[in-house]
Amino acid sequence: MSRSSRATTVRKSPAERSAEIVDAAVALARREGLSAVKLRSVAAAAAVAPGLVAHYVPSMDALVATAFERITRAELEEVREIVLAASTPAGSLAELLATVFDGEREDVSLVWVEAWTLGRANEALAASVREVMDAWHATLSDIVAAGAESGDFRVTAPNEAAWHLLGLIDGLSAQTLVHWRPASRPAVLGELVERVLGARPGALATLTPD
Amino acid sequence: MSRSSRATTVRKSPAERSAEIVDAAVALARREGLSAVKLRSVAAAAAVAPGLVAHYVPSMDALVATAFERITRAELEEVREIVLAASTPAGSLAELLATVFDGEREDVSLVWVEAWTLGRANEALAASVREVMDAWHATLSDIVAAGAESGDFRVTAPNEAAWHLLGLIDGLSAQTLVHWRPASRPAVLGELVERVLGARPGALATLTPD
DNA sequence: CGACTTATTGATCGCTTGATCAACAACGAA
DNA sequence: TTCGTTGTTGATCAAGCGATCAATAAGTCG
Repeated sequence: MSRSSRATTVRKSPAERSAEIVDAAVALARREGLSAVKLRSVAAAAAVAPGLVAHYVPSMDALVATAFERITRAELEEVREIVLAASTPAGSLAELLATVFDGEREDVSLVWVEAWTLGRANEALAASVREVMDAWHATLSDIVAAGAESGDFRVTAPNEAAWHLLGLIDGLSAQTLVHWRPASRPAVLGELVERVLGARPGALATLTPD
Repeated sequence: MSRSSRATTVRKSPAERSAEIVDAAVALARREGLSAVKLRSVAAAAAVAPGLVAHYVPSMDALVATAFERITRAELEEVREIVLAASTPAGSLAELLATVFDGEREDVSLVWVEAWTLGRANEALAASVREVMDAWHATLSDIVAAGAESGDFRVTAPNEAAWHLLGLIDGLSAQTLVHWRPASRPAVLGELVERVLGARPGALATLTPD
C-alpha cells in the first residue's frame, strides 16, 4: 500500500507520443473549442502526465495554433473535394454552401470564432488564421471567376464577390453559434446568393434537396 | 514610516461609485475588449480597491454583460439615428452600411466577437448578445420591409434578407478584426447589396461619397 | 543479467483570476 | 468634539494557468 499509484507507464517513440498529444489537442479543440486546450486537459486526454505535454510542445500557444490549423485545413479540404466533384461553377457553389450550412459544423465555427479573438494574444495562431482565411478566399474566388467566365455568374469583381461570400459564411456561422437563429434557411440563402452573383434564378436550387 | 500609504480615500454615494465602476468597465472593454474586464483591472481603471468592485457588482460575469450591453446598445442607437435621418429606405441602408464600415469600429467589432465566445460560459452575456442581435435584426428588417413596400427593393422575404445583411455585417467586421483584409471596399459592397435587395443599380451609391 | 540511456512522472514554482472579510476611516449627526 | 454608520481598503483564500525539473523506471544493449 505504500507505492500506491504510478500507472504502468509505457514508453513510446518521441514521434508517436508527439503525434498522440497533438491528436488529443485536436480532438479536444473540436469537442470543446480552442479555449479548452490547456496543458492539463490535453495531458488528461492523451492519458499522460502534464509535464510530458510541455516536453513535446514548444508552448501551449503553439499547440493551439496547430490544432486550429489541423481542424480548419481539414474542413477546407473536405469542402474542396465536394466542390471539385461538381460539374458547373453554380453546382460547386451550391454544394459548398449546402456543406457549410448543413448544421453539423458548430464545432468548427466555434474554433473559428475563438481563433479570431485568441489570435490577438497568440501570434502563431493569428498567422494561421490569416493563412487559412486566405485559402478559403482563393477557393471561393476560383469558383466565382469560373462562373463569370462560363457566363453562369454575372459579376464585375469576382475577387470582391468572394470576400462578400466569405464574410457571409463567417457571419452566418457565428450567428448559429449563438444558437440564436433557429437555423439558416438554405432556400432563401441560395436565392440571395444567386442575386449577388447575377446567376439565373434557381441556379443554386440544389441548396434545397427536397 | 509605519502607516505608510493609504491614499486619501473619498467616500461617494453608492449610486455614484457604482456608476463610476461600470463606466470604468465600459471604457476598458471599449479599449481592450471584454476579456480585459477583470476585477483588478477595473478597480485600477476606477482608481479603487479591488474589493470595492466586487462589492458593487454581483459578479464579474454580470459586469462583463453590462459592459457589452452598454457598448453595443450605444452603437445601435447611433446607427438608428443616422438611419432615421435618411429620407428613403435605400438612403437609410446606404448610411447604415457606410457607418458600420467606416473603419473606426474595430473596438466594437472586438466586443462582438468576444461576446460570441464568452457567452458560452456567461449566461447573462449570452442573453444580452441574443437581445442586441435581435434589435439589430429588427432595425435592418424594418428598412428592408420599407424598401420592399416603396418598391425601392425587390425582395420576397424581407425578414430573411435582413438576416443575410446582418450576417454579412458581422462576418466582414470580424474579417477586418483579424487585420487580414486591408479594408472593406464600400463601393463594391454597395453594388453587391443592391443586387441582394433587387435595388436599382446605384441606389446605394452614397456608399462612396467621392 | 546488469548498466546505461531516455521517455515519463508528478510535485513544484510563479503568476493571475474572482471572491471574501476583518479592519479602517470618512462623513454626518448629536 | 464625539460617536456611529457605512463606504472603502488591502490582505487573503482557493482555484486554475503554463512551465520547470529532479526523480523514476522502461526498454535496450553489451
